[in-house]
Amino acid sequence: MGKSKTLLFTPAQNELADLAKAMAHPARIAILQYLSNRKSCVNGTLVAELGLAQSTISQHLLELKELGLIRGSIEGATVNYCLNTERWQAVQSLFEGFFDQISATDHLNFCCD
Amino acid sequence: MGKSKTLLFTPAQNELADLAKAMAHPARIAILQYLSNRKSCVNGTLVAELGLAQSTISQHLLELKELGLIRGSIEGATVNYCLNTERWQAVQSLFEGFFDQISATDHLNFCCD
DNA sequence: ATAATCAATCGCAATATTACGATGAATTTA
DNA sequence: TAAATTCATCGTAATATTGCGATTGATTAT
Repeated sequence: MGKSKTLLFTPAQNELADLAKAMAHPARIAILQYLSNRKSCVNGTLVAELGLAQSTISQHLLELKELGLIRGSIEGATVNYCLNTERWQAVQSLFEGFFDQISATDHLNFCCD
Repeated sequence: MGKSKTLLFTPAQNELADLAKAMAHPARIAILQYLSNRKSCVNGTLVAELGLAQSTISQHLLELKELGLIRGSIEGATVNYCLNTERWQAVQSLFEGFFDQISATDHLNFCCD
């Protein structure tokens, strides 16, 4: 981020931006969609599914995990990842709140025509 | 993005990621919220509001503009920026579709406990 | 006309992200 | 036990993002 200026903004703004950042890469979108289709999955399955290296996917998974968007549990030699549905409900309402605020512009955009 | 791998993903995945990226910075969140509160605004007003340099804000505005999220119209020596509400409706439903897909996991997360 | 204001753009520096191969620790299979 | 599998982590390179000051072109005010 170059220099970080997070202190200039509210915690809510920073949190929303962080969550958006988690979705700001097509690989992570694809991972999340894949997880929503299966009961669970392992890293290796994703390597076959997406065209990325194992270490790259592991990194994306870590990013999603650190934000609490997914969870992983060790299952022998493999790891099962799945969506953290409670967390996603919170995320969804955060974004809904933002979208509502955006669309609650009670004025017409007469200024930009 | 290091090397870009957009070709690996669907257009829908790339589009969602691009839109998320637009929201992936607290300054841009703040700009959008500010625009939703006022009829319009100019770059200079934002410089006073946020603690960033004029050129930095101009850059953020450009990013939002390129995605069609805001529009600007020259008004003499100043520029009025405002939200592109039609565009935001489309964006909102894109994200809603994604969130619905995510929360439509008809299984319990028995795997990660 | 001259000065002041406004916002885009350029050039640059600092930092973050993305990606990969290699390595490592753990488990499983042979 | 030895080899193979699975996934995290490390190191590194390429690229993107963020931010600022300086400059520029345009408009407005004096």
